[in-house]
Amino acid sequence: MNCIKNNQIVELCWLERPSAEVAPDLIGCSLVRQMADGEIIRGLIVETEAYGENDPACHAYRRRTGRNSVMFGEAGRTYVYLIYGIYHCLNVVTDRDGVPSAVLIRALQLESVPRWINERDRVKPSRIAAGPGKLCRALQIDSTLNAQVLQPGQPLWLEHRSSEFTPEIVQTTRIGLTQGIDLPWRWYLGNCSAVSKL
DNA sequence: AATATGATGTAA
DNA sequence: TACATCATATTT
Repeated sequence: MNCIKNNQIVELCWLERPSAEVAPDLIGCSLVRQMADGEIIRGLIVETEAYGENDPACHAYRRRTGRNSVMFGEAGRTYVYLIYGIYHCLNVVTDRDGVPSAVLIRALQLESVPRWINERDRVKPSRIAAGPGKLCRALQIDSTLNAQVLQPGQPLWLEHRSSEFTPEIVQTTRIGLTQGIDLPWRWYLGNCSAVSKL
């Protein structure tokens, strides 16, 4: 069965694969944020990391908890968590029901600067969403958006990259970890100024 | 290069 | 109770 329809919306079953397969496929796709008032902010996904089963860096490695429970569910929901008590991080839940796994969205290239971002913050537009905490701040994503289904009409959804767009994808090890540091599960768009680190 | 920030989970 | 954490801005 072909899960992808003629439109460009990401069907949830497209995410029903191991996170390390989905993460590079998400590079070049768009993340769409719709605010309560209908305003839409779109960003190109330029950096991702995979987290999965038997992965010591995954929040679900030990056991199911209140925070990580959505990762055990079906693909296509958000997993938003608070890190260091300050920043939020956005993940896309992947793989089959019962398999805890997700893709961390680490950086976006925004199509437009949200009106609530101060011009005088003097940050280059390409750096506004260059990092998992920064992109959540830029798109006003917090824990109230946890466990939401990624489909149009919801606060967040995904759109496929166009078929002629074949991004140059670089694969490296993940960032900020003390465990699972050798797994090459980070991907980013080559020659892109909006990634968190080169 | 070091530090402050602080919710949540894990270890003690 | 104490400590580490999928990060970032600010200060040394």
